[in-house]
Amino acid sequence: MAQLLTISEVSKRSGVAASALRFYEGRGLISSERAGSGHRRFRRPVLRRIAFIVFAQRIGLSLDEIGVELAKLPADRAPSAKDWSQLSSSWSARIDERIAELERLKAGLTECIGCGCLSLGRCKLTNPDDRVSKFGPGPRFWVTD
Amino acid sequence: MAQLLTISEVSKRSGVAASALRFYEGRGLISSERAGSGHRRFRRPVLRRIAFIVFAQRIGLSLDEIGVELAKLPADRAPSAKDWSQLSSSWSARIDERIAELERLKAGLTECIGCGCLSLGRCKLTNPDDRVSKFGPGPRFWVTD
DNA sequence: CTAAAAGTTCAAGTGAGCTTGAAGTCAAGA
DNA sequence: TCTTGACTTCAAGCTCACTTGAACTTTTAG
Repeated sequence: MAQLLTISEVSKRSGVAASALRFYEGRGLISSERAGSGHRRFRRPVLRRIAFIVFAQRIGLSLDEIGVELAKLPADRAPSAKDWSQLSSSWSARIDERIAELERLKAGLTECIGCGCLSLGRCKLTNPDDRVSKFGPGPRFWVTD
Repeated sequence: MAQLLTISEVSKRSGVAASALRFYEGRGLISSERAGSGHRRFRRPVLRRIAFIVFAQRIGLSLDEIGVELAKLPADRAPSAKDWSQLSSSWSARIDERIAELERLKAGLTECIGCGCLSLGRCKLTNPDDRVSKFGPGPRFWVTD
């Protein structure tokens, strides 16, 4: 296979639809060169970048947040393994926070809903400023008397 | 406070916007009686129902899925603590699955992106049919050579 | 050489989960 | 009584993350 990949090659290798790749490029998350015809030509490192996007989404980051992370990579040279691991190391903490929230939720399911307390004092759900926990809408707190 | 709650009372106690409460009622997730004026009057147990909705959303269920769960509650009587805990008990497993996925992701971050393998064989990310993991879009697999 | 497959742009559509606005009614306090 | 403020419905709008369609060009296989 050639050095430069077509959009369908990248799509097949990444599992990301070509339309999504164009969308990501429009958002500045990935970039491509162009063949004389105007067709996109992706360099191989884009695959790692896409992998990162996919991972990050599943962790729960928005594309905007992902863009901020990707902007930390060096622009002048191909990112090294070290660059990537620096980016991702800060995420372990975020994942851990999300896991902790899920465990609070799990406890809350039985302790709060199951038993009927639903009180702010006893409920472990209160964590208003937890940015990582922003999985979907819904209130940030729960109040009863 | 009265037995029956106005929409703004419910909103304040639940942390859920009045517009969202109307929306939930439209979707059949909660219900209300009406005052002679046409204004909504909520019975207190609606608070627990809303709590359940909020929990479920943060776990990652869609409103449709939540509706299915709520439909399992007895229609003829106020749900007991037992009814609620039966509903929520099945969710512990779902939460555990999600936690497991997050831990796979965490491992993947350093092992796959950090090191550069990105291979399907070695990558722990492959879990195509994991319904709980459907947090946002993105591909269900990752393929490289 | 030709037909089909693959690529392009740009605008509009989708679905989830709400929010906002318009236009009007009802309730509570001075 | 008057005037806020809370409430109603209904339709339209919004954000996110894409997808789809139209109209067109380029590449590739036979």
